[in-house]
Amino acid sequence: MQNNNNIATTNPKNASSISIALVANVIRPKAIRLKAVANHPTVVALKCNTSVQEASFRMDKESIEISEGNSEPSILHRPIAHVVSSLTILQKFAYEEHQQILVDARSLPQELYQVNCKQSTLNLHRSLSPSSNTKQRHYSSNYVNDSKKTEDKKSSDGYKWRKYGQKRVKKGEFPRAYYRCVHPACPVKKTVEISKDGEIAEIIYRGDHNHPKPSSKSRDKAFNLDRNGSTHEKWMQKFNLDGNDSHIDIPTVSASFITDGREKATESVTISQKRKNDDKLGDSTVATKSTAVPKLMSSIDDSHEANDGYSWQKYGKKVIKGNPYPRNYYRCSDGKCSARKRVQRVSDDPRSFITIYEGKHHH
DNA sequence: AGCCTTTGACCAGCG
DNA sequence: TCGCTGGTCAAAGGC
Repeated sequence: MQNNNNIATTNPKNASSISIALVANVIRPKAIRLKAVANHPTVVALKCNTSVQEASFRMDKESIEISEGNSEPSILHRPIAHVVSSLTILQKFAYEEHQQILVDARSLPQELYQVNCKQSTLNLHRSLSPSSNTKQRHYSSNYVNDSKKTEDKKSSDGYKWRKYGQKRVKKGEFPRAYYRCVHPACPVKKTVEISKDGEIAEIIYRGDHNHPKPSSKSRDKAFNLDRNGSTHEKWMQKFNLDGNDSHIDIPTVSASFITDGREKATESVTISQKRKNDDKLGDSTVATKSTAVPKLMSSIDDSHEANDGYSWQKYGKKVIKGNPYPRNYYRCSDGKCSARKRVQRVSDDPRSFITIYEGKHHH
């Protein structure tokens, strides 16, 4: 199978690069039918009229490959309908989100930019990981909520939709809701079938968007800059950041997300994983052994620095060149524990902290 | 006030 | 031509 498309993106600061090799010979369909059922996350079924293809996603260190799994011939025409598993679409969405974050992060200070890129890359890996099944449920519920909450208008596919009709079809079966893209002159429509239990039974997309996705500033907020916590939490749910990955190893480096002074989630990555990211992302000015995530709080004082569920003892302080705020060093107050952290205000935004965790709590 | 969803009516395609 | 089915319209009401 020859590469049909090669999309390589490199951000302007050389901090991260990721390439996608679209190996499958896919012609964009007029309609995409999205089934809510995906038994195996690594296998997707592509139905184009009567032909069936199986494709699998493989996530390598620096590339995502979609490779064909059987001998079906290439598609030589635009199919009328395109049936894929929801996970396929979600993986596509995850990659597009990742791309958008990289673009949006360009306007951030170098340090924040690198942190964002690093975290986004990690999230993308998670999103494409075969073990992450719960994302599907989350996305589904978002679609259900499309008609309930204005804030969910921009659904998980990144576009804004307006419902223009609903009808019960196939007597006794699921009601079908009709949406059109709210962007002026955009011809795209989607039809959503909702099962009895409120889950999405089927989503059918028609047409191609003739405009870019709406601004992802909200995603930016969700990732780092949100101060009310709600969208941040959605983000955390979206990427299933529950720290329960089976590949966690020791020693670990932790990155905590704190909003309004409360820890929302903590995730751990292995040093080897982190090195992979570091290799891809280049040297970070933040740390060489740690993953750092800025913490944003609405009204913070230094007492919040320790409000992460552990008791910390301050053991040092250092004035950093170019930053009016000193960096404080803490060690876990449990004498046997080797966990440490460094906390520093962001010079550009004194309400924000960058906290770097080292080591792991053993208690 | 403006945007949105709801819902019955209308229309087109098809057998 | 008729009836069925599915997609769209648009008025009304809600948020």
